[in-house]
Amino acid sequence: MAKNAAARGPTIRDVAALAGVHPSTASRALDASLPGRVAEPTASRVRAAAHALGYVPDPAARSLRTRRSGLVGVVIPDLTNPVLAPIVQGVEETLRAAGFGCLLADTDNDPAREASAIDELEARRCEGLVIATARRRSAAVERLAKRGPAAVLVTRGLDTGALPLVAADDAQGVAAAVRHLAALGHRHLAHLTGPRDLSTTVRRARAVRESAKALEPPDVDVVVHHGSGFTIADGRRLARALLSAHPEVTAIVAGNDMIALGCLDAMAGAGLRCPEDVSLVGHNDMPFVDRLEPALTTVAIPQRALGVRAAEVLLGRLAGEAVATEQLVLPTQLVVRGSTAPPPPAARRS
Amino acid sequence: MAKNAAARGPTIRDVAALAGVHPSTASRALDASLPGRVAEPTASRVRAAAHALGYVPDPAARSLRTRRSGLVGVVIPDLTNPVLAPIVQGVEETLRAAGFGCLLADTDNDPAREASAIDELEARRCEGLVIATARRRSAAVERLAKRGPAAVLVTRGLDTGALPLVAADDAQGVAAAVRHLAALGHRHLAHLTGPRDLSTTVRRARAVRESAKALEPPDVDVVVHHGSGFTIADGRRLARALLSAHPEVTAIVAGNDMIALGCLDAMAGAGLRCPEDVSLVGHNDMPFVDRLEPALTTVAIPQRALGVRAAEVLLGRLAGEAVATEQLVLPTQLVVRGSTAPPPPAARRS
DNA sequence: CTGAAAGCGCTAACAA
DNA sequence: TTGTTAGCGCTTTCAG
Repeated sequence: MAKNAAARGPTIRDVAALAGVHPSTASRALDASLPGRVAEPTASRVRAAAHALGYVPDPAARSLRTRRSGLVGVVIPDLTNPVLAPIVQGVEETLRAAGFGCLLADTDNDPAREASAIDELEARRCEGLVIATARRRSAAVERLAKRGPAAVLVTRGLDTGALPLVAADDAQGVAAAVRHLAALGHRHLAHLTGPRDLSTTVRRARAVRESAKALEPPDVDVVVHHGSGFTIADGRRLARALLSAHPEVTAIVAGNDMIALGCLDAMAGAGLRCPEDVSLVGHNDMPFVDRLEPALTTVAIPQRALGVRAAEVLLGRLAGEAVATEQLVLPTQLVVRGSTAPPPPAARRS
Repeated sequence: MAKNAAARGPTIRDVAALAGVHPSTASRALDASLPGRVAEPTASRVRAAAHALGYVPDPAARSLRTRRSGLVGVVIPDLTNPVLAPIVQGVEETLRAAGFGCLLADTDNDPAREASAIDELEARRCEGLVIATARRRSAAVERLAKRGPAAVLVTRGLDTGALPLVAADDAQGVAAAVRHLAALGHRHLAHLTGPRDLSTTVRRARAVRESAKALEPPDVDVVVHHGSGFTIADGRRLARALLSAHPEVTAIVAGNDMIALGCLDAMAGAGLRCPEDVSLVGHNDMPFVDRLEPALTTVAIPQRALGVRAAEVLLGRLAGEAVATEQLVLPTQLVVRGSTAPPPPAARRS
């Protein structure tokens, strides 16, 4: 016979009784944020009683009274993308240190699931939301600017800029990548992007184009192909089409590392070597891309710091800080490894 | 002036008023698990009212009354180990489908943080816990067998077997690896393990030894070195020491894929090629090890399924199913890739 | 500085 | 079938 109901723990009344005070006094004594509201001898008696009984306040009762749940929702597109792990770690660690619990929701890159995840998290009365899934326009996310729990976006922002965003300086990183390739002698670049409805895609695509134009002399051309996802399969598809349509291209700037992995597949499938025939640059420097063959040259983003800062911005809002919609930009860095090299002496076209 | 308090949503009283019934009737009407407790016309009026107002029940109030939080805690050792991502996904997806929220806690492989994470999760009144961090003996985890929320372990079990465990059939997978290496002609194997206080370590180590002994003829010897963690750095250290102390070894069975990655580093550092000089087998088949150079031969575990089954076992317990302490074992499979080959013709000893 | 009283929003017993 | 009542455990006025 399973005793299903959890054994009830001691309540504040038990603590108060043991300390010989009124429950409300016990409550005050245990509230660290109100020092001096209770005489010290009394307070320490209460603390001793609480400790002796192993008292743990009931969050439901407290939450019902205070209207605060101590919960934050974290909405992510796909946990198996390794770049997310350090970000989530940073978020979780920072939030936990501040006394918040992290409710995780993986949307599997599905906008419908994003919307329902946000609804659910809101139904659970999360005080705040960290959202890593935002598309440039998304009713579900945009609504949070007007109504609902405080929200902070990571990496992916809204076109309206209506919500605070903590993102990496992709433009700078991508520009460095373009200059790196141009310096190696590449004159025909391609940029294979993720979905156009993500801010990261447009930021990076614009940076590729503009940094190519800004070269001295401006003799590097760029072909941009847009993909429909940030997956290896998307990268494979894109690269396959690109390589056959544009044999003049000798270097690819991938929208992220997953797409870059797909590019490697497509190159191998087309009998092209990386970097001898085609150079490749990724984006994110996600774990393990330094161990590929060839080791991937990529734009490193401060993964953990993104998570930490996003959590901090959220905590600031929850603490009632000024409601300025911040757009925080963290530095990136081009990490040159083995996947970039000078172009082959002759054009690839056979 | 920030309006900090969340705008109060409609309550069940609002719904009841709009539907012209008593709050308790409205509550019953909205409780799907009690069909027929309310006349259909009344019930549909209540539902309409709830819908019209956008009523969402307050989980704190409900939880206070029902003693159920709808929360499950998920305790993991290190999110950046890619093998955990699919497991957590499986857990989260299954739990969410059953209406539970997932509170994530990353312990960073620290037993003290495991203990405090469990305490915190319990303080938040989680109804259940999925624990992927258990060591063979751990007061914090063992206590859950007696007192506290229902708990299910994944991958790592307790020596006492006091809690249900969902794990992969490591023994079978490792035995297949040993037979594979023996068939290739290896006679001197090494096994580099994770920490000895993890059940996975002892399971795999025993399997390596026993399957070597069981070979016909039993002419393969095994040297086992124990490490202190499941990280790349641990693998590097272990392999470095092994390779210099045991030049006769031509094949390594790594405790997991992270250790295997460290082995690759150490081999490269020692001027040994994989697989020409030393063969290598990993464990877990975590994402991306198929893309290394060489592609890693490894024991694949059903990652996502482990998470799904663990969640299902937990849900079963929460539903009051028989309290049998189940030890669920899911099949593994040796995936042969490029890191294993016949040993070099002459012994490595120079 | 401490006690009394009330009530957060919900649902489970009980009554009608 | 529906309404009445009560109370989950906590904190927060308001009195004293």
